[in-house]
Amino acid sequence: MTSERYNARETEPRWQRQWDDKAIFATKNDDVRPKYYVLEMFPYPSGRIHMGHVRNYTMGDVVARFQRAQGKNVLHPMGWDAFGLPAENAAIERKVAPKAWTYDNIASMKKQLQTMGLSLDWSREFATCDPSYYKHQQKMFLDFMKAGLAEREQRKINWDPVDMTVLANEQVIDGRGWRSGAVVEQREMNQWVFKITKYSQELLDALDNLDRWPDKVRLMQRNWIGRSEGMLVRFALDAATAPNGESELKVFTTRPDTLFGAKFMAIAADHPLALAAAVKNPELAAFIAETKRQGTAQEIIDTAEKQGFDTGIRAIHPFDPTWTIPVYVANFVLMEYGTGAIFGCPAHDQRDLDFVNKYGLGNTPVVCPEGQDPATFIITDTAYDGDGRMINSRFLDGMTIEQAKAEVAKRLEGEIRGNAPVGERKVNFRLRDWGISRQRYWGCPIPVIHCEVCGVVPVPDKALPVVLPEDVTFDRPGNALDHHPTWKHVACPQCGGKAQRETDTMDTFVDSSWYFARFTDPWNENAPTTPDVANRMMPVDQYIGGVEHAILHLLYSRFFTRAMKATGHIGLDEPFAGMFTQGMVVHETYRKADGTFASPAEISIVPDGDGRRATMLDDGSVVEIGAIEKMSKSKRNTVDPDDIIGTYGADTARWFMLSDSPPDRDVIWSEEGVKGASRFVQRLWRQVNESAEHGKSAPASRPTEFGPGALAIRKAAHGALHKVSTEIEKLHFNVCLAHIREFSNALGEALARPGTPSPDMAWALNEAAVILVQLFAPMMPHLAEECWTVLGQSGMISEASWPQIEPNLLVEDTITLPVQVNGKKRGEVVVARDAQNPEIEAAVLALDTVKQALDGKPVRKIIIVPQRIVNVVG
RNA sequence: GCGGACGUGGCGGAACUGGUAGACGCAAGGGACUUAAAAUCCCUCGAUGGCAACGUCGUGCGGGUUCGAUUCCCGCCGUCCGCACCA
Repeated sequence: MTSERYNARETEPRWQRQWDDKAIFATKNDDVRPKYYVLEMFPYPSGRIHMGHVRNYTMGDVVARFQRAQGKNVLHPMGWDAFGLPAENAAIERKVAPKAWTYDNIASMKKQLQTMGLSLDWSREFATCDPSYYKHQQKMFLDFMKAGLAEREQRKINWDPVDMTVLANEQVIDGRGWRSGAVVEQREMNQWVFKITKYSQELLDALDNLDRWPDKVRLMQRNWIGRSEGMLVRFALDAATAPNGESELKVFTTRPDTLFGAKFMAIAADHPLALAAAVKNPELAAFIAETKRQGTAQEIIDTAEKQGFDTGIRAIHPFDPTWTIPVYVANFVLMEYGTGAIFGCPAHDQRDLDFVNKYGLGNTPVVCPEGQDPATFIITDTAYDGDGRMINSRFLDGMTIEQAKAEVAKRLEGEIRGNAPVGERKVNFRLRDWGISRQRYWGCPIPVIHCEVCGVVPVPDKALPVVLPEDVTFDRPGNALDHHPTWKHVACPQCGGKAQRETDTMDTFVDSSWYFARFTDPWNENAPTTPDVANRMMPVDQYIGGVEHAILHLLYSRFFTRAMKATGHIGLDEPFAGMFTQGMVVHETYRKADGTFASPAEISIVPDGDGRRATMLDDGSVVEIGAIEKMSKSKRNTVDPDDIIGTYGADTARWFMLSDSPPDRDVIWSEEGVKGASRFVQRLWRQVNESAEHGKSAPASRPTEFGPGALAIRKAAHGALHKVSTEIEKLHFNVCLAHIREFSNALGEALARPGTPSPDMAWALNEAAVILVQLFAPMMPHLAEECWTVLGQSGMISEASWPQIEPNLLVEDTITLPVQVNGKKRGEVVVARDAQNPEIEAAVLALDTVKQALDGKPVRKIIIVPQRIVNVVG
């Protein structure tokens, strides 16, 4: 028996070296066993790992180690999402080159990650800023161009005036840049876009099959893609009122059934018709300018009134040439959605109703709720958007909404004006193409050349990669690539004439849209992937990361995989078969008297009455314990993984990360909690050593008979094995840990029994310890290796197979059934597992507590749920 | 505004498919060991009544379905998240 405390500081580096020396986590692509690809979202090399990383990578490592023990060929790689703005900011602030800054950060973060004891295959490591990586990204860009999946277009873009770059729609949060927080401006620019909209329907439909994704994420993507079914309707314009050359106005509507309730048309401020009308109308031009100036920032949408300006143009109702409708420019119509024009049916749309009430245009209800008399159905200030029958709608009267939609579609599709039908059914998507041009230096160069003669010319394959120059300066704002004196000046690959390189780089989300595929064969210098290897190792079976990427990264990756398939780089559509979004790591905040925050390391907390009291370590002043919030530098409530691992060891940190909260919810990091985990580490160490001591006196072969005590501990061991195995598959780590602790408690009780254990007991204790160690090995691998040695097991536990369950130990000969009378628990009966109902009923009715509860009333019914419960109804 | 999730002890949370609510941990209280501390071990720990056996209430609130509801249905209240002038 040992009384020595387990010393994580000594054992952890030792085992890490051993794993490394034997390269046991290096994955072979030609392994014949079934593959299992587990991946955590790769980190941005900011310089230090934080607790969020610790949580993310611990979860992934548990899965990896568990699947490895299941006999799978596990792929568990790591790399670096290394392009991005912070490297340029560092260059500006600290005068270090982005490249040097990035690779230094990678080196120190890698060192930190290695202290966590993660079972990673480091031989596949790469950074997205390696030319050997982005070379292939450039190749795929060119392939996408050829396939019509990458195009250059003039489009309205989101311009971040602080970061001085374009942002994708997904990167604009509440009208502000997701990184800088600056109010985003609208500009017209030439942009490279990926044609993600070509896959709108497919990306939507395929969500149904992603059954191992969180519903929440699938729903968010569904909403983001935003499919709506409706009609495109071409309204003719009254020639006398229309500006020169304009003859019609096209609108998208999801409610063609309400056409007879139309009271006005509204077009966006930047709609061509509005601009045409403004030419001869200064007041209108002023209104348009004002509306554009307001933009669509959040505050304006919330506060601004619905405003319109009558252009004087009159549209003609598609079903009645004598019926004209005024056309307004309105501040609530977006050029980006649909056709940038609507028809307003105020009776059945609240926004349209507000608009007509303001401008006195009136309303006519055309859908009447069932059971309401149409004569008395009047709309004043609340629009009706429910079901009903058509009224005031000529040939539609009496129809349901669906029938009316179908009838309108039939008639408008059949009516030809010019050489096209007046209306057509149309599915509209909210999703827009992915603008990838960024006016930044530290990103993947877009491999095209602009020639005055030939136009846009792709860089020839053999000239790839287009490498970023390193001699750049950041002494003025904007794109350092563009400022470079020579880099962009090249000869046109086609005509040899004077030409310029594209100086925009790709959105860094492009880098992370295919790294998972590159991990399958990062050694291939000639192509992004080796398709048959990628097809064998993909998809990622379990992807783990933060919910903040639910739309951006995950949607882009789903698109990119399809685009790679279309260009022959991979043979599947969906990159991630299983997706898990983990919660954040949160911590209490501490506020000093002067209002500034104190860090957890600066304070001491002691119990104080019902609560706790915090004081500063240096001067003893009282600190207010504040709200629990996401760890952040500004709130100073971060905890440094290095400190935790240095003090308690990686195993303790890993265990606590998994213990308290369900993995998809936030976990509160607390000093007490870590201490609890640390206590458990020591407790396991003692138990295993004690069990190993008994194991020495145990018979060499499995006894044929076990006494009740030995049987009980064996049942506890195999029961825990069963529960942990099923819960770990479901990623219910907190539940797994509870079962492991429960089992450890049972083992502790068995070990505490006085006297020398019998041979069968000694054998059972040793078996229990072996199973216990294997159960916690995925979470605490270093401790497990050390215990494995103590138990005299051969090889490393990291390479050992998951223990076999003995199923007969999971079933009891007798079971204890709770007994209810009228739904209230009144007692228990112990019966044989295969006891028949009459037998159980007799036992139940014999209970005194049941007789009392029945109080002489006759038994009406006895419900027996096999193996579960008995309920007596009196 | 639209969509979604959630609401269980002092706290984090557990509970299979409708079947013993509160597993496991944290905190707290009491005790043992110790000169003392640390470490460790034992006991208590939803509320309420009772010396106790035990009873009553209890999973946000109000209803419903059911032999039985934390779980299913309806209506509220609250919290969190996503989207948002989407035609």
